[in-house]
Order: sequence, then C-alpha cells, then structure tokens
Amino acid sequence: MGRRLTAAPGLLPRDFFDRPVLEVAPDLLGCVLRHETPDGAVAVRLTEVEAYAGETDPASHAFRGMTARNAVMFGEPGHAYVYFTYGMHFCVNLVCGPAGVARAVLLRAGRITAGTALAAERRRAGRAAGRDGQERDLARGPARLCQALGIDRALDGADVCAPGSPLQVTGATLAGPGVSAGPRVGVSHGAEEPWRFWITGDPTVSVYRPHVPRRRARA
DNA sequence: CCGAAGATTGCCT
DNA sequence: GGCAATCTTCGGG
Repeated sequence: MGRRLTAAPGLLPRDFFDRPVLEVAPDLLGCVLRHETPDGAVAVRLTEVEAYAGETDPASHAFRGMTARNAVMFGEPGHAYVYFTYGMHFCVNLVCGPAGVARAVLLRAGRITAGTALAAERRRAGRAAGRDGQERDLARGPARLCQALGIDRALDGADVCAPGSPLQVTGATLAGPGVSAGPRVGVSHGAEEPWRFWITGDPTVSVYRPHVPRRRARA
C-alpha cells in the first residue's frame, strides 16, 4: 500500500492529504478522528474507509461536476465534506489532493477511543431505540460514525488540519494486523473497483452490502 | 416545477 | 433477508 507520510502521532499536516486518494485512504486506517463540542469530545480510531475519485468515478458525488453540495470536494485538501442522505443520515469525507480535482475518502467506521459515554448518549437520542448497546457498534457504519461524533452539515468545509479546529485527525502507525481491500458498499456504479480499505479482522468494520435499487414508495 | 434515487440504518417477518 | 423511514439534491421536462 502507499507509504505513510506521517507515522508520528500528532495533527496530520495538509501534505498528508495532498496525495492521490488511493494512497491517503489506506494510510488513514489507524488514525484518530476527534470532534470537540461544548458537550465534550469524542474520538474514533478509523478502521474502514472508501476512496472516491471525483470526475472519473461514477460512484462519486462529483462525477457530474461541481454543485453546491459537493463544492468542498473540489477545494483544498484536508477539509471535511459532509453530506446528508436518505432523509436522515450524515456521512463525512476528508478531501484529498491533488488540488483542483474532486477526491475524497469516506470514513465508514471506527472504534471509539474517547468519549464513549457521550457517543452512546448521542446514539440513543438520535434513534428511537437503537438496540446496539455494544461499544463496537457505536461507530460501525458511516452514518453511525457521524452520529456518535455529532457531525452534521455545520462541519461541511471544516479544516481538519487547523490547530484550533473542532474536528481534527491525528496520525498513528498501524502495527499488527494488515490492511484489506475490496469493493465499496452500496454504490450502484463503479462497484467493481476495490477502493474500500479496512483493518483486517477488526470487529468494528461494517458489513458489506451490495447496492440495491430502492422501490418507489407506494402512493 | 416535479419525479426519482440516494456513498444508510433499523425494525419486521 | 426484506423493506420502510425521511428529505435533500439533481436531472429532466
């Protein structure tokens, strides 16, 4: 896989993100995403991510060019692209280089390393009866990860490389288990590309689901 | 202006 | 394993 630019702990520099998305994505595994709010801080160690290659990737939101929603993806690397989907969920990406093109890594799952109680409280409050009391399920899946961290569209465009930012990513050296790669989850086009990366054997990695067209709600 | 699908999740059978 | 919830975004008419 791509060599890790920053192995030492500490805030990831913008240069880390200013690289091809297929290098950045696997390198993010093991790194820690932290969101600080007035309620407290929650952090997760990333265990599963997906790369999206913008204009050349039919599965990317940027495939058909820039719109008001995906504008952040076309901007400077190291910023968060947060979108709302299915009428109830948020998902967060980290924008990568090279500059001028739309590349981003979707953060699909992680393991809570700080703020477990706050994360669990958000999960309970957000869903009427999320029965998953399991710690490993708190950030298992892109929408759950956002809910546990309290991420919403207010963070769209946030600079995760800025020292004072409420949303930050710190580096870590991935030791022990290796990285696996496979097809992305839930994408209708471009599903053949193995652009999903996860920490081999990690229990917090979400379950693979192929894309299924949604039936139109009956009138 | 309107219709259709969506980088998902959780509950139901 | 199947399907409903819920609404924003985007493409087409």
